[in-house]
Amino acid sequence: MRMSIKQLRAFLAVAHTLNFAQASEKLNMSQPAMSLAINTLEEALGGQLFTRTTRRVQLTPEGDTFFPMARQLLADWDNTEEAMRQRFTLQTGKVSVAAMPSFAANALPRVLKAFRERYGGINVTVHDVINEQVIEMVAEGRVEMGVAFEPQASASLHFTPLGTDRFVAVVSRESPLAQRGQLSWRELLAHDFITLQRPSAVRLLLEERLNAHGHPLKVAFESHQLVTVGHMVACGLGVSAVPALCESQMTALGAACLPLGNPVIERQIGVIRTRHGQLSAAASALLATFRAQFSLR
Amino acid sequence: MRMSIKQLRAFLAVAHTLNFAQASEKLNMSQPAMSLAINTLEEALGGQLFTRTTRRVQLTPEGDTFFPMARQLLADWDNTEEAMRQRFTLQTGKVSVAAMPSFAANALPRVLKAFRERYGGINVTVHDVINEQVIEMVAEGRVEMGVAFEPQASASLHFTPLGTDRFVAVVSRESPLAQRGQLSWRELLAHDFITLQRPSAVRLLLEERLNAHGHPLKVAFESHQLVTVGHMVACGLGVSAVPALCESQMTALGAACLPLGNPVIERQIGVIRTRHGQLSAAASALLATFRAQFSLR
DNA sequence: CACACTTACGATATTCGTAAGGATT
DNA sequence: AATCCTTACGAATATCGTAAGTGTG
Repeated sequence: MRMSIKQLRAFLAVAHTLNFAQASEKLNMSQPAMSLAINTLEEALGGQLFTRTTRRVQLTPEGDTFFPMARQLLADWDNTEEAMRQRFTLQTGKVSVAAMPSFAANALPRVLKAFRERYGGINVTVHDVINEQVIEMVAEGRVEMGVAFEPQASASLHFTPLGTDRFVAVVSRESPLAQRGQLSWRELLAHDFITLQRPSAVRLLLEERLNAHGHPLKVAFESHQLVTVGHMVACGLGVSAVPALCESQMTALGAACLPLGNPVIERQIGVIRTRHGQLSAAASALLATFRAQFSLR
Repeated sequence: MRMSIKQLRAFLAVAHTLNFAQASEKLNMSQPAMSLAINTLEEALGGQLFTRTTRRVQLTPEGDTFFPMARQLLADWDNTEEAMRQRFTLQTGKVSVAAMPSFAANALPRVLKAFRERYGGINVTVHDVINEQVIEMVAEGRVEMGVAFEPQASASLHFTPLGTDRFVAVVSRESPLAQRGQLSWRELLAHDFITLQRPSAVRLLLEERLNAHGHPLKVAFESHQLVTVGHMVACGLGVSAVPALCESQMTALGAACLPLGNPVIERQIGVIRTRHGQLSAAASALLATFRAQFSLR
C-alpha cells in the first residue's frame, strides 16, 4: 500500500494539533478513521511518525523530518490543481496572436479592450507582422491564431471570416474630391497616386486587381509606412486608396475618405488557425470575442 | 471530487503513449478504468486534457501545460516516499552524538567503524567535548545522545550504562614500577604525579575520591591534554593515573599501564539521552551498536 | 469492417462511522 | 474517573473489470 493524499492531509492535521480528535474534527472525519489513516500511512512509509500514549501525541524524529516534506507536497498539489482550474475558467492563461498591421493598428485594440474587460487575468501577446508572416507564424505554431486576409485553401489551416475589407479612396480635405459622395477608380487614378511599397500585401493586391480591370497602377510616391502615406495625402501631395479598416487612421491624420467603386476591391479578413491543433481555452475565448465584436457591424 | 494519485499516473501514461489501451496496460488496469480515470481527472480540473476521437488521442493546450506539472508532482511524491522509507530502513539518515574526550579518542572509533559497516548511508556527527558539555548538549537537544560518566539522577535525562571505567596507573617503561603486577595508590603517589588541569572531570573525580580515602593529591606537573601527560610519563618525569579507556593511548605514547587499587576508583560510563524526546531510527541503531560492542567485553 | 474509446453493470476492495476496548493521568 | 487512542464490525462508497455500445478511418 502506498501514501494517499488523504493520509497526507491527516498527517498534517495531526502534526499541527498533536491531537487525533481535534485533527479528525478539522477534516470532517471520525476519530477512528483518523487513527486508521495515520496507521496506514506509517505502514506505507515503513515506520512510526508519531509516538502516542493515550495522553500525549508527539512527532518522532522521522515524523519531524516528514512534516515539511508533506506540507510542501500538499501545497504543490493544491497549487497545481488551482492553477489548472483557473486556466480552464479563464481566470488565468495566455494567448499569442498575430495580426497584419492594418488590423493590428485599427480594429484590434477595440477587440482586446473588450477581451480584457471580460478576462482580466489572461495575458495576450500580439505579433504585429505583415500578412504573409501571420500565416507563417500560425502554420509554425508560434501563435495560436492570426488575423489576416483569407489565405488560399489549405489542408492545415482553417479560416474563420470576420468581415470584408473594402478599399476606400483617400484624398486631401482641401481637394474638390473631398466634397464628392463617392469616387470611381478612374477618377481617383487621374491624380498622383501614393501608396505602400512593394512587399506589402495591400500594394500587391491593388496592382493585381487593378490590372485585371484594365487600370494599370502608376505610383507617384511610395512609403513602407501607412502613416506616411496618410500625411502625404493630407498635405495635398496626391491621393491614395486604403483598406476601410484604416479609414479612421487616415481621418485622424487629416485626410478624407470616401467610398470607391468600379471596381469594388475587397477581400475577406478573418481568423486563421491550424486545423488540427486545437485552441486553448483562452484562445477560444479570444476567438469568440472576435466574432462577437464583428457580428455587431 | 478532487485529483488523486492514480489519476495523475493515468494522465502521465496516456500523455506519454497517446493511446488509452497501451497506457492502461502499462499501469496494469483495464482500458475502461483508464477512460474513467481520465474523465474524472478532467472533471476535477474543470476542462479537457485530451481531445480524443476514437482514432486519435491528443493533448489539449491545457493538457500540455499540465504535463510537466503532473510529472513534477509525481516525481516529488515518489521521492518523498522513497526518502522516508530509506530513513526508516536505515539506508539514509543522520545522527549527532557527543562524547567526552577519553571515550571519543579511544573506544568510539571502533564503535563507529562497526556502525558504518552495517549502516553505510547514515551520516554521523561526533562532538568531542568535555563531560559536562556532553550532558548539556543532550539536555538542550543539540545532539540526540551523548557518551559520558553517569550524571546525577535527573527527571529529563536517561542513562544507559555501557561499562565501568577504572583508573589504571601509568608509569615509565624504564621505571621499576613497570615490572610490578599491580600498584596501590599509596605506592603510586610516592612519585611525582602528573595529571590533567582543573576543569577536567577526570581531575576533579580523582581529587574527590582520593580525598575521601585520605590520599590528598599533590600534583607535580599538569597539562590540559592527555597526550602531553602521556609523553611526560614516558620520558620519566613522573607517574599518572588515567581511565582504563585511555590505556591503549598511553601505551602507544610509550608509557606502561598497570592495575591500580586500594582504593579502586571507577565510574559508570554510558549513553545519555533525554527521557521524553525519542530517538530517531538512526540513533536507535547507533545505541544498539554501542550496547553490542560493550556487552562483548 | 476493424479498431479504439465510452458506457453500463455487477463484483470487489477500500474507506468510513458507530460502538466497544484499553491505557494513562 | 475522565480522557484519548485503538480495535472491531457492519455499511456506504469508490473502484475495477467484463461486456456491450458507438464513432471514426
